[in-house]
Amino acid sequence: MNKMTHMKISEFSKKTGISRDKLIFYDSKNLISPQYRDEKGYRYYTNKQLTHAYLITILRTVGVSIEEIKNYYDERSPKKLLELFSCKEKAIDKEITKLLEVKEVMKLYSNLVEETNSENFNEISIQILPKKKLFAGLILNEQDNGNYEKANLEFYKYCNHKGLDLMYPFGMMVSKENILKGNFSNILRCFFAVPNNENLIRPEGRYVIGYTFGNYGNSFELYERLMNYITKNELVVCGDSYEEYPYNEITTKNEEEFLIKVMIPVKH
Amino acid sequence: MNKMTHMKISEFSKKTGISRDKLIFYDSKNLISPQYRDEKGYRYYTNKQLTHAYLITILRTVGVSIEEIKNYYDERSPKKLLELFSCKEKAIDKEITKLLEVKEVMKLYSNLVEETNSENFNEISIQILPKKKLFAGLILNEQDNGNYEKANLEFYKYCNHKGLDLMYPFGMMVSKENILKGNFSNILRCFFAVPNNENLIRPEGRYVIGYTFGNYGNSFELYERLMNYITKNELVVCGDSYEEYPYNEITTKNEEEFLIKVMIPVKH
DNA sequence: GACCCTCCCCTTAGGGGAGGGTC
DNA sequence: GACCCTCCCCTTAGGGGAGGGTC
Repeated sequence: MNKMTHMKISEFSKKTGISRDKLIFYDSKNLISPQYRDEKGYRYYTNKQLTHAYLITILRTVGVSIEEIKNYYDERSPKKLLELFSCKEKAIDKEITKLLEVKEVMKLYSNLVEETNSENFNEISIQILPKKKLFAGLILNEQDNGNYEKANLEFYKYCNHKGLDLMYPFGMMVSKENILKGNFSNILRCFFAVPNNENLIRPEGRYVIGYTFGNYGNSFELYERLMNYITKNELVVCGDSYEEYPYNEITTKNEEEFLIKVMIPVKH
Repeated sequence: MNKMTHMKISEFSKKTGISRDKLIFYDSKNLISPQYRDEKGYRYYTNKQLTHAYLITILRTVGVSIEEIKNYYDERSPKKLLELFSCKEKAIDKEITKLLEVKEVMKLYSNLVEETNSENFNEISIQILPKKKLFAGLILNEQDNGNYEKANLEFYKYCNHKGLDLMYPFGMMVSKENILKGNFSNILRCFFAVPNNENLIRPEGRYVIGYTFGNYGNSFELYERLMNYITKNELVVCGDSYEEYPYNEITTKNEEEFLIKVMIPVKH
């Protein structure tokens, strides 16, 4: 062997941009092995092997596994390359879609927290809210609609059954009828705020909004305050209410410090 | 302990959507452990722990590691949530940017192959080509510009030095002057086709295009054919030529089957 | 002194058993 | 029979030594 045309591992590493450790690892996996070894076990690579190394860099960058590279290398052809890349492209598109969805889930939670930042929790306000996508559970029957914990459990069970991950911001609704009757503790149904797969839209429009601290189910007194405000301002309740929990188990240890936000849609 | 309010691992798994195996793993990592164990070692979870499990599902989905979840859980607050999510959002954006770049690299290679699909390799054609981003190496000096292998090695070294990954489609240029003089083997410089970080643009315009099979440096005869075509059609060479390798080491085992594509910019 | 070698251990987040007890 | 337990091994693509020879 002519040592002029052969280089040791460190030189090959420099020329290929592949670390020495990786080259040893690739050798052990038979992905790319030195052209020859001397009596001492030293690895000697050739210039001819550079292109093989570049190919490996390309394919690894593009997300092709070592096993796949070995297979591809043995059968490489323009057609196989197109197949391989089109397959990897689909995988990447899927991955990007997933990442964008994850971002949306985070956004749902951080919006919930951020929307409260500028508010005085003692004050009631009127705001125009945009529409919001919800995945709502079944409408509760008479014997269940006052039991928060049971309603909650049944809803999560329903979501599981429907294949929905249990990871969205949770909320509840009270029907317009029960609001007008003063039955503020009668839950209509539970919901998750979701980025897609919605089965219900909270309509865009004018809402009277108030806050109170406390655990799920402690919103009775807040509803009273909101209804007083609505009456005093000569407004009319025009739909079911939405109750959300900007501070909940995710962000708050003490249940008494959970923050309840109630939104009642109104007309003049 | 009241077994009515406690559930065994499989029931907890069903209610949370977290697999039994994961729950055992999370227990071993002290991420979420059952409320108590009986004498036999059976795990018993409570309804109260459901929300903790949901939190874990949310954070795992969003890409928070188990160690991070433990840390966050101990110090959770609305502010910490916003911090954590904004950090994860940045990480996701970075990841998406990376994936989009990888797609672009694949596109560069597959376009190269696909562009040849409709062509008859024996025919010379005139086409309007769009502009293309290139990262070009240094202009070669007189003693180097005829040695393909050396030019190639120097170019890769230069890219390494500039921190560019060695994974883009490779090409070479011949200067307008040398084309006109018939010195078709005198390389002007090497280049990579790149999705960004370009330092040279192949201009949009009219090119005379031809193909030939063979290894790097075997394009002399093709240039002759192209120049005959140009003369016969009363065209004028108006810039440096670009030489690409649609079939190369990545797609083709036999060096004699590499495909050389030469593009010479022309005017009427 | 710089370079080379071969072990060997470690990382993440689980999945999949085997072998043996429990409701 | 279905459910529970504790090991233990395996996966990807390397990174980081330790301990000992070589140019």
